[in-house]
Amino acid sequence: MQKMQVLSSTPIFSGLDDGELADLADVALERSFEVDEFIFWEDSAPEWFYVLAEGRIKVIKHSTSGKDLIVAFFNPGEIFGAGAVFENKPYPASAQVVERASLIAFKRDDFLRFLVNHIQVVLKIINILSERLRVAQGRIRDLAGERVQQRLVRTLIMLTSKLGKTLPFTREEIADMAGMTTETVIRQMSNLKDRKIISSNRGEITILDEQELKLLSEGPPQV
Amino acid sequence: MQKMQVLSSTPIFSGLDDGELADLADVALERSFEVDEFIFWEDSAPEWFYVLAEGRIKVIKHSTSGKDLIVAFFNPGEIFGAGAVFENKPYPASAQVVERASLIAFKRDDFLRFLVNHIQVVLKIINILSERLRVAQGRIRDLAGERVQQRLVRTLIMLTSKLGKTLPFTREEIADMAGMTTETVIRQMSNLKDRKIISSNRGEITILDEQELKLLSEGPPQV
DNA sequence: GTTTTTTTATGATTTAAATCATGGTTTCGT
DNA sequence: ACGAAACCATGATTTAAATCATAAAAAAAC
Repeated sequence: MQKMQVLSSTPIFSGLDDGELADLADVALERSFEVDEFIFWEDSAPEWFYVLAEGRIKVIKHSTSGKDLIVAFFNPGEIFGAGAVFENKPYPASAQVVERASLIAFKRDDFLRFLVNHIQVVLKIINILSERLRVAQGRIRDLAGERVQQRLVRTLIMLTSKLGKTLPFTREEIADMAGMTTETVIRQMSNLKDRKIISSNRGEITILDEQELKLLSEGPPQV
Repeated sequence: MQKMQVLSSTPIFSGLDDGELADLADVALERSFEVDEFIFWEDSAPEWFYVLAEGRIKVIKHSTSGKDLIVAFFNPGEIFGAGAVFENKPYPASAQVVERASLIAFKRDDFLRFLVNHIQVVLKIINILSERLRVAQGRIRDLAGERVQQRLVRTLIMLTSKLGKTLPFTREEIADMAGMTTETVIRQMSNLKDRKIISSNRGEITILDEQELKLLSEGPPQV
């Protein structure tokens, strides 16, 4: 059965034996979404916990002022919706498909029932949440204190660490991630291009000098 | 034994029976810290997991540019250090005492050993981490998009929800939490005082009109 | 194959908030 | 009790980034 194949290659379920995987597969649903479709909306009820099998999705937090912020990108093997499902509180953000996605979905109750008997999985989830909290707090500091160049550079580094040196994003998307305007991103990126730190085509950014990028992300550039 | 008394009244350990509490108490240490002392520093090894028994502590993220940011405040009954202990990665922030604090401390290994046999406790920790992640993502959006007045107002609301209507903070501390300068906080607070939304003494802020504060936090004030 | 939309680009202007500066109180340390 | 430090306040100036405006090239739509 294909669901089992996907589940067994998902990090949080690695270590489960065939019987356990079969139990999981029993309560798992496969769902597919097209590009730009929303998997769930911010503030809706946390009915499902998801594992991304194929494709890519982004997580967006809407704001009253209309400027949405991309808070995360997920790749195959990653989970989302866990926090909301545990807390039984509305999803804290929306999930939207970037590349045609196929997901494994678990009904909240089914998943919680499975977890109480599988502490290794729970411990893995704690690890994932801890890591996300760590990243989130880092971003809080960056957004609160740093200048746009540093914010942009850190965003690029964060993305590179997840996706490699070629980033499939427009300047507008980067702006939504770094919390700045598109024009400012364009200007800053032009500067980085002039300095041969990045190169870019339409909708694609390539990191040329990661070393230099990391330098910029740390030290104040004027020193 | 006093440790057991404290442990039994800690939310994450509620529901444990006396035997389990005794097991926990066996591996727990009591530690006290004076005002301004650091319990741990950002980037140091995660040796301890803490439960705050008495006092108050703040969690600070240092930044290369010198502008530190207060990412959280903890009250008695709250836990901290959990993420770092689980991940076995350096503490992501520093913890500093605000009011003389007494803590229950667990050695990393002892605590993890206890957890693998107590899934209810693990599930409670997941809830706490999920909630913190939710709050952190909210702050990310606020810091990225909103104007200082809205950032300040949301910071005050967040603090009020944890501490009540009287907040024991200086304008400088508020500035470090909201990611703005002290002068800007002073000006904004003077404005809020003029409008009878808050009142304040030295080092103390009182919320007078929570309704109005919430209004400011949502709608753009110029509409 | 032409029109429309999206993406990148760049210049001019405005503005919110930081920075710089100074002063008055209150609290703390000794 | 006294001076030093911390806290609150306000004014003047600067500046980083947003906003407004325009345009060219690439891609998508028809």
